[in-house]
Amino acid sequence: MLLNKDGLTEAEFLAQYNPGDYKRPSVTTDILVLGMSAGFKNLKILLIRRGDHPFMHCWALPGGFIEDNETAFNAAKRELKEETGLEQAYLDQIYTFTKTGRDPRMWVMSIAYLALVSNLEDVNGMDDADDAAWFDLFFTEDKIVLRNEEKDVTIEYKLTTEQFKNSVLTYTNYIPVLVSKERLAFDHIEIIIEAMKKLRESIDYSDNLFCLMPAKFTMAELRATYQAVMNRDVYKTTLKRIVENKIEKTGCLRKSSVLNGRQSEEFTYTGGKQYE
Amino acid sequence: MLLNKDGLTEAEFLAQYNPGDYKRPSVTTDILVLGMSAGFKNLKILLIRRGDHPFMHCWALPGGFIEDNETAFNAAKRELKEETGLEQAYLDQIYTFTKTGRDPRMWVMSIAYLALVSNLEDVNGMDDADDAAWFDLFFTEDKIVLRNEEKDVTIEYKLTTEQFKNSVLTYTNYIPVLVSKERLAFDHIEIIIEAMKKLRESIDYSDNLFCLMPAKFTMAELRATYQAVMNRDVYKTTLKRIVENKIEKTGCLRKSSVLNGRQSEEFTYTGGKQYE
DNA sequence: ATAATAGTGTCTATCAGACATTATCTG
DNA sequence: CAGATAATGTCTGATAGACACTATTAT
Repeated sequence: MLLNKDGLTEAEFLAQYNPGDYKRPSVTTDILVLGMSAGFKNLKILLIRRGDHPFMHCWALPGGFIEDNETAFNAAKRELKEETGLEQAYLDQIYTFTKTGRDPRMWVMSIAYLALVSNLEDVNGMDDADDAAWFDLFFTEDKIVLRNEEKDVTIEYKLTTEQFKNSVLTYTNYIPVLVSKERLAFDHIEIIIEAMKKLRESIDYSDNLFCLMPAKFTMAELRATYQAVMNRDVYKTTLKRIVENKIEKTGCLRKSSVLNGRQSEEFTYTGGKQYE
Repeated sequence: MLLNKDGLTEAEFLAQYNPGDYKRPSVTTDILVLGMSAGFKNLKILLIRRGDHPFMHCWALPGGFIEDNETAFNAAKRELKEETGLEQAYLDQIYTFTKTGRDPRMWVMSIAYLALVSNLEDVNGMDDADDAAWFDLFFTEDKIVLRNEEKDVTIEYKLTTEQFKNSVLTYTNYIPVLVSKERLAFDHIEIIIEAMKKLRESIDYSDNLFCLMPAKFTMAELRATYQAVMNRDVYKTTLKRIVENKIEKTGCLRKSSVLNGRQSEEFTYTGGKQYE
């Protein structure tokens, strides 16, 4: 039996253990929920409008406190369902934000998640949100724009860059600068930047793209989605080669766009060969 | 002046705000510190030996609690210095571990960091550690072995895989199974798996590799480091092409290995062209 | 027919991988 | 010189990018 310096076994140690009253942070999850607009025109991001201070009436990412006996993943899943009703979403941990003062109330860390959904369900604000809505998201080289036509809300940040030294390496980080009258709550713009960076980096060697697609899709729709995520064109031949062993024809033909033109073949995602 | 439903301004709201007494997790950072062995034979990982319960006398990753008014990054930096004396290390956030029960004492989350160092300084245990040492690290397809010859300690986990479904995607996760008599404390083996996965994924499109190198190095040394990290061979022509616009000759010649053979050119990392 | 879009063929430049050859060092 | 290692040259197969051409639909 292993005894520590006080002569206690592990069981005895745990029985007498006092966690102490030192300060602990509150920990939340914030979720970047992305989907494609109808017609596959652009990315959509889900925002809620805060009903109370701080950042009252500012738009924010959905999220909330992690409860005792709950993993961050399950908390994100629960919040997503509670705040938006979404149940079938891809969820991936992005980064944990710990900057002091990021919440004016108290010490709060946030574990950021990326959620990808294949259809934009109707949402409405609950809990401490007085509204919820899908915003068009445009993330280009030099700016991020979030826009909801219906509510006539535009949130825009200009992007500048900053060099950051980490040991011998020098990174280039984006620095967002608010341009519009409206702003996002807390440091949520930084969460968007990090999540989009990770999504874009992983798109070619993961199958994340398909999480944004409905069960059946055409190559034109897939290509529009790729281009919306990456903010750059891709040749249809190139995209076809990337995905060709991951998709299968359904056998159906249908139109991709609202305009003229030949009908598209319909595909489903098959997950490709499993390597063993 | 914006008033909330209780008629309070933001300043008033913050002045009267009560954070409440709901349960908060303790948050630590755990750091995977990697360096190359003398002679560039294999990766080395820094472990400390726990001096008290829980997991008393088990080897563990260095780390500790994040203090109030401190970012996770700074906590990792501070812990690294306190526990090992290392000051110049590359530090990158890997993943936040939140599984309930991962610490038998209480609710603890851990923000895992990867630290890469270019030389293995002498280390000794402090605080709640009764020892500290560099271990050889071997991470192959089917097992992870941590070994310290001098202390005759071997920690070994067999790796099996498990399919994990996330929305339409199916991932393959590693499941470690303890094989040796000794084990790592807590879920630290999972931190090693995640950190090594991320390091390997990023090695070709980041300059992380150079964080493991001294200021001056030969191609043979760089190649040995690449191979130790990736656990696979790389042709010297291939590696040369990858790094050729990131390094510069110092003009000196010296031997890479202890054996016979031609002398090597010495290089330094220049960071390559900065794209504008 | 014409405009628009879908699907396929193919050329090319690039690059990773594989290996051969030459250069330089030790003993 | 033999053995070992370093540095470089070059062939090949795979692939991303660019574009042309054919097919199918609506008006």
